[in-house]
Amino acid sequence: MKDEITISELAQLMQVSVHQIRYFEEKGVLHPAYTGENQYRMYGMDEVYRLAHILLFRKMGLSVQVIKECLSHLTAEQITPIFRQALRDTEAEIQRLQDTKLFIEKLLDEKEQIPKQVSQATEGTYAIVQREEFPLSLWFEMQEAESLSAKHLIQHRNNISNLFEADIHYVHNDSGIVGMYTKAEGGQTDLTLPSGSYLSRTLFVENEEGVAATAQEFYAYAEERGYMCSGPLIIIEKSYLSLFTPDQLHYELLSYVSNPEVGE
DNA sequence: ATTCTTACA
DNA sequence: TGTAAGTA
Repeated sequence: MKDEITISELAQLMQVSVHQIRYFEEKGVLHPAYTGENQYRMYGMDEVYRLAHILLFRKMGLSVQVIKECLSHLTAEQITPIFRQALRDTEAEIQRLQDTKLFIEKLLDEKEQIPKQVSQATEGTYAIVQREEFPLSLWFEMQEAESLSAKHLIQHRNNISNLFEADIHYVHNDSGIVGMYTKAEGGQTDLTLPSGSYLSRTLFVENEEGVAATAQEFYAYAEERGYMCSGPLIIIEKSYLSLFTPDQLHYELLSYVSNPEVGE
């Protein structure tokens, strides 16, 4: 009895699929010790070590092509920068995963703001909220009469990355222009929302149509209660909340209030 | 029963 | 990468 093992045994031993071992062979990085007359691939200790090394390379994110070169003609000095790059790539991946984690946490946190009753959704939920100073960076501007279109997105595609993970701030100024802002994170700040009291109304609607109308309601409500609203109307769109409720859009209407105490 | 090759999503 | 068919 020979000391060599079959491909499925090697696969079990190294915790990989048989297919993957054959794939490495096709790419020229791992060949059997020999093949029997039944065409079965047979592997010995040399191949076990070699496969172990291949899997370590792969764990570091190297392509099979690069692994092949490392294992054949590259010297230690040539391999070192490759590993340094693998280190940087791995750090970037960790960062990406941490960002994803933060996003999921934010999602679960903000889920609590979704109204559970339909009546609550149509009424909207008014509240006076305290907000910290909030820096915004401008994405682009459009006419108030316009609605956000795919054309807009493609025209300004370079200015924003993970668009629909962000809170999109529609800032309405007096001259019929709407500025589209996102939170300024390290980048330049174009507009800062002052800290203080804001009248807030969360909205939970079927379509975009109703939002403009509720802006009127918003100010009517404020006037009724005697709130002095100043500064622009800010509508925050949280499109990612639709992950919970696919057929509804989530908005928060905000305006700075200079006399929050009248409502008490 | 296991592996091999090839094709395909 | 995984899965499936048809062989040896």
